[in-house]
Amino acid sequence: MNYTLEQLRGLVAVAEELHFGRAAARLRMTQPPLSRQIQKLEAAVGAQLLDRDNRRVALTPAGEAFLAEARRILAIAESAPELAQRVSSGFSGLVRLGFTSASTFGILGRLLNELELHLPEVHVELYEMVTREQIAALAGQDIDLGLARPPFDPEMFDSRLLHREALLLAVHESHPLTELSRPVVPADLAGEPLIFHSQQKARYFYDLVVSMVPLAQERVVHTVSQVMTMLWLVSAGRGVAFVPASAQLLGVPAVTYLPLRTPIPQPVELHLLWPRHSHNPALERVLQVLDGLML
Amino acid sequence: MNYTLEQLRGLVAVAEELHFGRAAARLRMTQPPLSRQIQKLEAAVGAQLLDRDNRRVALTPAGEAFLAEARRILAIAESAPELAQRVSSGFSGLVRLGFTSASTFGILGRLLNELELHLPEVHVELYEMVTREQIAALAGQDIDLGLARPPFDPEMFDSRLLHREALLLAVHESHPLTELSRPVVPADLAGEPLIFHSQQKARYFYDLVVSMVPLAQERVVHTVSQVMTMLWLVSAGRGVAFVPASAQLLGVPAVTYLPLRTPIPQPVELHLLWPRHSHNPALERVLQVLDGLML
DNA sequence: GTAGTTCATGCCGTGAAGGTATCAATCGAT
DNA sequence: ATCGATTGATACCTTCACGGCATGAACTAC
Repeated sequence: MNYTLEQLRGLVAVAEELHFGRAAARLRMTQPPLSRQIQKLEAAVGAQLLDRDNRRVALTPAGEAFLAEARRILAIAESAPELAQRVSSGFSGLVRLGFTSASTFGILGRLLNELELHLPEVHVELYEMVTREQIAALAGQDIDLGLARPPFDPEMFDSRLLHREALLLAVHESHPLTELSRPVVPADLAGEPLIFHSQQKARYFYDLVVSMVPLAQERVVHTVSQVMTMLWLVSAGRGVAFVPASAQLLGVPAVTYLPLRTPIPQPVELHLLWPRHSHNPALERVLQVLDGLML
Repeated sequence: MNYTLEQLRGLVAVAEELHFGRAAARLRMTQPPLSRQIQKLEAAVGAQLLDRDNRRVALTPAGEAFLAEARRILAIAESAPELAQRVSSGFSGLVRLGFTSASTFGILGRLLNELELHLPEVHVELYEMVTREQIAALAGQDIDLGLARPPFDPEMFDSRLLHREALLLAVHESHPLTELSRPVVPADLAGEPLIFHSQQKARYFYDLVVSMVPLAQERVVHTVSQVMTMLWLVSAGRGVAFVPASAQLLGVPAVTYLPLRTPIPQPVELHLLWPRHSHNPALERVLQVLDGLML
C-alpha cells in the first residue's frame, strides 16, 4: 500500500490545527474525508501518527518524526515545478562554452560579466580549445556555444560576429620602428625577422596575415600557434609578430604594439558559434541576452 | 493543478528506461496510462520534461532538473514510513532523563552505556535536577524518566529500584578514625563536628541518616544539600559527613571513606521513576532494556 | 440530563485512473 | 517505394477511490 501527497498535506494541516474540522476547512474540504485520509496514511505508513479521541488531537512521537519528513517532501514538491520552469525557460541552467586561449581573455571576461548580470542562474562552464576542437565539440554535443574564429560550416552552425579588432605589429620596445610617427606598412618590414603563425595550428591568423600583409613571410624565424608564445619571443628580441589588438592586455614586458596599415581597418574577427538546432533553453536565452551585443 | 507520487515514479521509470513500454512493464501497468501520467505531470509542472517522438525518448534540461527533485522526494517518501515505524516501536526516538547530580555520576554512565549498546537510535537528553524537581517535571511532561531517590507517589508514578549502596563516613585523611580496624559505629562520633544534609533540600539523605545513625545530629557545623559540597568541606577539615559509597568516584582529595555500621547493609537507594501512563514508545523500550538490571 | 462538540462511519455519486483496441508516425528491410 | 514492425498517443469503457452528506458515538460542560 502506498500514500499520496494529498494525504501528507492532510497530515500537515491536522498537525498544525490539531483539529480535524478546522484542518478540513483550510484544505477546502469537509471533515469526514480528511479523517479517512489520515486513516489511510497511517495504514500505509504502518504506524499511528495522531493520537485522537473525541476531545483532543495530538501527534504521537512517530507522527512528529513522520511530519518532519512530510514537510520536507512537500517543500521539495512545491518548489520543483518552479525550478523546472526556470530551466525550461532558460533562466536557469548550464551552458558549456568553448573559447580559444589568450587572445579572447578580454572579451571572455566581458561576456561572462554580461551573462552574470542578466542570467545569474545560468551556470557557464568554460572549455579552452582551439577553433577546430570547438567545432568538433559542438557537433558532438560536448559544448553548447563556441567563441571562435572563422571559417565555420554554415550548414551545421549558426554564428554571429561578436568582436572585431585591429591587427598590430608587436616589436621589442627598443626596435627602430617604434620611432615611426605613422602606421607601419608592409614595405617597412623588408628583411625584418618574423615570428609567424603556424599554418596548421593557427590557420585563421595565418590566412589573415597572408591576405592583409603581402610579402609577410619573407624572413620567418619562428613558427608558433599561440599568441602568448609570440609575444614572449618578441620580448626576448627574436623578431616582430602580427597580433590582434587584444594581445596588449596580456601585459608581456618590453613589447610595444605598433599600428599597422591593413586593407580593412579591423580585420581580426571573433564569432559566437552554436549548433543550428540546440535543445538547451539556457543557450537560447544566452543568445537572446547577447543579441546585438558587440564586445 | 497538482501532481502525485505515482506520476513521479512514472517519470523516474521512463527516464531510466527511455522507453514507455518497458517503463510501464516495470511499473506493472500498460503503456497508455503511463503516457497520460507523464502528460499530466508535465501539465502540472508547467514544463516539458521529456522530448519524445515515435522513435526516441529523451529528457529535456527541465526534465533533468525536475527528475533530480523527483528522486529526492521519492527517496524521502520511501524511507519515511520505516523511520516512523522505528519511532513508533521505540527503537528510535528521544527520552528525556532527569538525574540528581554528583551522587549518580557512576550509575548514570553505566546506564547510558547500556542504552547506547541496545538502543543506539534512542537519543537520551539529560536534565540535572533534584528529586523534587524531577517529580514535577515528570508530572508536567518535561522529562520522560527520572533517576531519583524515594519517596515517590505510587499513584502517579511507576518506579523500580535500580541501585543500592552503602552509607560511608567521609573523613579527612588525617583523622584519627582512619586508624580504626573495624566499621565505625555511631558511638565513635560523639562530639565529632558533623557536616549534615539539609532537611529541606536533601530530604532523602536527611531522613536516611537520621534513621540509620541515631544521635547523628549532635554537633552539626554545616547544613548542605549537595554531596560534592560536603566532600569539599571534609577535605577542608571542617568535619565528617555521611555520604553514599558512589561519592568515592568523585575524587575529592584528602578525603578517606570509612565503612559505617548501619541496620541495613546498603541503605542508600536510587530508583528509576516514570509516569504511569507514558505515550513515549522510546521510554517503553528503554524500560524494557533496563528491566531487571541493577547497576 | 441535555445540549454541544468532535471524530468516525455508512452511503451515494462523480470523476479519475487503468485496461483494451486502435491510430499515427517513423524506421528498416526487401 | 512498399510493407511490416515498433512505439507513443488517443478513444472508449469500466472500475474504484475520493469527496460530500447524513448520522453515529463518545465525551464535556452547564
